Amino acid sequence: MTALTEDRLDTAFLALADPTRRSLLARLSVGDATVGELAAPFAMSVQAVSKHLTVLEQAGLITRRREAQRRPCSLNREAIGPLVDWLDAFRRRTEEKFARLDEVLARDLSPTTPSPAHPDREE
Amino acid sequence: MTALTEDRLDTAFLALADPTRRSLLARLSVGDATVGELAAPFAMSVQAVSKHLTVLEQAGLITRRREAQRRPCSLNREAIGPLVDWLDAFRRRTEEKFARLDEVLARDLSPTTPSPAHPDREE
DNA sequence: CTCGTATTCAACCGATTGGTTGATCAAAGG
DNA sequence: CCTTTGATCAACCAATCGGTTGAATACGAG
Repeated sequence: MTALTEDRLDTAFLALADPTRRSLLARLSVGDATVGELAAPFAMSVQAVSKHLTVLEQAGLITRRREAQRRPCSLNREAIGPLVDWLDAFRRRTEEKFARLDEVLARDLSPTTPSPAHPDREE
Repeated sequence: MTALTEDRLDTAFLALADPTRRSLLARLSVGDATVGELAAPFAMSVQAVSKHLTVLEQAGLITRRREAQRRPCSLNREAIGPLVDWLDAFRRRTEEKFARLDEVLARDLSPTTPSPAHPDREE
């Protein structure tokens, strides 16, 4: 299920790395909208917004369907989860690492002491 | 703290949007390393890796200190949290929206139901 | 002082990005 | 039919990206 390959991470994070695109996502989180509606608040051409939407679409974050001559976009909300999961897993991994390191340090630095287990941490 | 401005989101997500950089972060999550050590596994010049490290540093994801002629890098693990939070908050917002929409739909499609009185809210 | 090691700085290069404008396509409305 | 509306396609542009090589810097060891 959406295996979240390296390549998908690339495109997804790249898509999120632009304020215009994040703004578009925020707008879409409220509900579907056409390209024109999405472009209206921005001081840039409709074509530029359309390009941003293409980036978001290729990142799997939105989908565009056809409706008469309009092109309504909708948020692909199930695409966000895996990203959170990836980042969160990464964070947890680093924290686990530090927890283990703390153990080692505590044991290592006070061989005689019963080791109150908290040398001190984070700034 | 680390107010996580739009600009910080830009640089942070951009930093994460590259497989080499994610790989560097993964390596650093295991422990500090010098530029040379970090560059060794990659089929690219040390200079290129150094540039990637600069990107990561400016994104606030790592810090480089000086140690003789070496430049050990360490992961800035407290920088990850806010990113997870941002993404997770976004996800939660979209899901809430959908939950509310579900309510509306449920109420709308079954007019006989007592309709638990939800006038609708914000936006 | 000189040499080797670790790293960055500087210039360059091709590909991509984020924007523009103008033309084109598709559908609805006179 | 022709015109308007909504959106994309195509070409172009400057700026940035990800990489290269070569020179400069900083430090430790002879």
